[in-house]
Amino acid sequence: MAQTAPARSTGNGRTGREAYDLSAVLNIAVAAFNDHGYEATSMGVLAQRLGTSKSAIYYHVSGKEDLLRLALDRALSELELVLTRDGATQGPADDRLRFVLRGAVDVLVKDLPYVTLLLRLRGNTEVERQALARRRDFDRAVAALVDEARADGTLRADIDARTTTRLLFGMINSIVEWYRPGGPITPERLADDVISVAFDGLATSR
Amino acid sequence: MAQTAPARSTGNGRTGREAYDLSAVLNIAVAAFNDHGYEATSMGVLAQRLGTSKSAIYYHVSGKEDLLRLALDRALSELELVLTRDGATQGPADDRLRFVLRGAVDVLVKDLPYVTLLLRLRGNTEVERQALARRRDFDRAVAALVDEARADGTLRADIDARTTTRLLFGMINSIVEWYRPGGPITPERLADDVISVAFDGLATSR
DNA sequence: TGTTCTACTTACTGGTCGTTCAGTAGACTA
DNA sequence: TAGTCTACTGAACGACCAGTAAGTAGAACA
Repeated sequence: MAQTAPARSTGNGRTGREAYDLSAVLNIAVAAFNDHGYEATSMGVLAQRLGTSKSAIYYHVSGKEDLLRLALDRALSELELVLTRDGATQGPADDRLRFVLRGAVDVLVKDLPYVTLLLRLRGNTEVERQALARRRDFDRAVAALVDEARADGTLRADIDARTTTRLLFGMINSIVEWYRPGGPITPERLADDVISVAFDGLATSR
Repeated sequence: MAQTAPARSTGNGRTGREAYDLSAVLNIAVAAFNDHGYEATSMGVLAQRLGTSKSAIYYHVSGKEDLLRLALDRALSELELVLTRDGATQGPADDRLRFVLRGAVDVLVKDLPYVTLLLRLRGNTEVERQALARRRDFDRAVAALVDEARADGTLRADIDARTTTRLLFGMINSIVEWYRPGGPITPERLADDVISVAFDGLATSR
């Protein structure tokens, strides 16, 4: 939503200078965190990328960890929202699973840098651990759908349910490492392909 | 191969103290890099984990980047070796693809921390960029097998070849994020499951 | 015109970073 | 016994780290 360039603020002091809002600061911070890793990204390079001074950032956020917390909350909120929609709560389990997977791909594409940051967490601080816990809850909800679909006989049961879920997420989450919006593949096509490969495999139809 | 604990060296000075060899230093460095990220891992915590001083590490390696280079070379050499074996060069394309994927899973499991480090690279230094280039060459070789199998009609051609390869690697590479050797799933079973899901999908057989 | 508010600025603090260097304990060799 | 080698130790280096303190330009409001 927000751009890389400073956003024009409504009640801005200083004439020639355009003010940054929180959203613009967050976007640039998340990009930098993804480039170098959160811990290795200094407030100094963040300020450089914003074209301001280090201390200017502290006007918008209380510190480096606050930036991380805000960014992760955005990614997690979007993912959790998918689970609350009708398609995720009504109908056969395998349809609900497909709906959630498609929703996850949509969120991945829409908030790519934010989800990328989330998926690269290692859990070294309290903020990271709390985000990982929320992510695990999301994973568990999908794992429950996998279990249901297995019980219904629509998903193969010869492979361990945990392994199934993890391979599924492995495939979906890898999207953040290579997909770039605006390329030849539309988000809709991407979601179709992911679901098709996941359910029917790569071998030619028998 | 080497352990976390100091290895007894042959021509060691100092009585009560056991010497570290390069392999032991590398193992601990790779573990630390995976925990915190390469850039964010200080030589100080490395020394702490080794139970020595910072400067002792410089006896074994020329610097922090040297540790990274050695670790990445190990992971890449193992992966590249798979492509040279008979199973990867002889027979139908889809069999060769299966052989390489199985080999990649084996390497992932055998050298898990080293491959984990490789898969988390962002390309911020020259060492990282060179390693990423070697990894891309490996990926390209597998992509060529995918192309061949598609031409043979053994792999579905309705999905873009690049996307196919990337989803395939996404699934396989995710293994480093959750698989831990010694658990309930044997490496052989893991490789079977991965290949089965990749080729036949998760839906019950039609 | 004077006050208040926003959105910064420059200058700084104590601490940590990767790396270097000079020195040395103990085993081995001549 | 003297000299050489391995495998370190501890102190120090300048650069950079996250965060703070104090000041201020300009717009809005009274």
